[in-house]
Amino acid sequence: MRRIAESTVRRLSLYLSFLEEIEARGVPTTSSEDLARLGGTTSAQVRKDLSFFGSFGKRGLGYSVPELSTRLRRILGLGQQWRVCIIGAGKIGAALTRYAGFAARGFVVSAVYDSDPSKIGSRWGNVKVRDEADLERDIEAGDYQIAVLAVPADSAQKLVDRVVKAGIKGILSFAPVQLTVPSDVALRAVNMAMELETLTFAITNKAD
Amino acid sequence: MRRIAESTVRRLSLYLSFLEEIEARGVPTTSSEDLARLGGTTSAQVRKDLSFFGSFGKRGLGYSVPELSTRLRRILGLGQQWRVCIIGAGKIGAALTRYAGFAARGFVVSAVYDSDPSKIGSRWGNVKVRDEADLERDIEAGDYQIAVLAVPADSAQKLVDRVVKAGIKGILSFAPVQLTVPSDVALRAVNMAMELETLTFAITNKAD
DNA sequence: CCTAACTTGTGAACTAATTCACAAGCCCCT
DNA sequence: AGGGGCTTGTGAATTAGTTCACAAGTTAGG
Repeated sequence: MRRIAESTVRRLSLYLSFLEEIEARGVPTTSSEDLARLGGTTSAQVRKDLSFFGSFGKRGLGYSVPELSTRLRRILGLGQQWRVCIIGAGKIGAALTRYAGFAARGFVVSAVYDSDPSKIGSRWGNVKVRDEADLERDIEAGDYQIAVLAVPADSAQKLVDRVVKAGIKGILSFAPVQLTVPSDVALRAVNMAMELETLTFAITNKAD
Repeated sequence: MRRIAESTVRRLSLYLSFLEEIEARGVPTTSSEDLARLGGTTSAQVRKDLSFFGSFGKRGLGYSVPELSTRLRRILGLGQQWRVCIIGAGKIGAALTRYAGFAARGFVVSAVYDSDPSKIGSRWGNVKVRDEADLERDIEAGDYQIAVLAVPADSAQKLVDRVVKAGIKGILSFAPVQLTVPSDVALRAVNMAMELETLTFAITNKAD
């Protein structure tokens, strides 16, 4: 498969969320124009995005909502349950652990790890806080495919290296640092400072 | 000023974080090559990014670390304190309110808003939970320039419309929906589902 | 004062992403 | 069965973003 742009994948995820809304309203078909309007893009963009993966519509008619959403779910890899662990039992880790949005999309959070002995062993809802020292063992046992990192900047790269070595293939980081991973590991980083600074840049420089 | 690509702004924010580290180590000068290595990009990219805003280095020598970081701070609009409110006193709102990273970058979180009467009036650290009904009044009084949205999907657009009408110029959203704002308002949205799905896509489709 | 070793700043070349524009296919109506 | 009205899928054109490559400064050393 030709390399797909990240912006394309993000839009596919967006289209899928629209399809789920449309499906919930019981509407059977939709068009590239509908999806474009909802997503703030153009119908040509929607069709081009889909065209990388095949031909899912009917000319003159549009797309079958259930069919297209099934296809998109498969393309995005959502056909399976994904087991996720959260690393870091601080404020952000706590919020993520209890975040209902995960389950709604097929992501199962089954543990939180921390190195603080006063936190290890406690229960958050039905999720247990485990000892960070056991991380490798649990990953190697196949407990998780994805790790969500919610730790301070200075320990983030060390933990990335550890989970990568243990076999994790996907990492979502909330640590405010630049991280590096081998090319066969997928990494997404949400950096709050960066988000806020693109905002302040836009506010400061608008109408130039 | 020519329109600056968002990717450029994000990298500037990254360069600034590197400069702060370098400055903390007491190193007086740096080069586009150094910044590129830290940021996983190329030196030509660094120089091009900076060139949109002026000429900050000395040929043969590189960049003065304090000078370049001052310039970047000004470019990014970090010369002033930014007053921020969090909307939504749920798990994510709580984590954001106490997130130390904000203050470190000159962002002051002075209030959290919620509509739940059982939360209104309580204190989180030195931040008070206020009545969401007072949002417009406080924004109009100039209490905040930026709103951080941590509310459920179905109330997010309504709140965006309210804060925009009251005069907010920058919004950072964590709600899992597509939002629309007028063109003079800056919006950044962090959508967890989207981040996770780009991960699962990458894991599922790797080595094709 | 001249040369060697560097590093910036920037047009030009290249690569990637988006938008255009239209032939082809499909449905409905008469 | 044929025409009109839609909408897809996709090459071609355009626009945006990145990388190349090198002249022009700068410093250090002799």
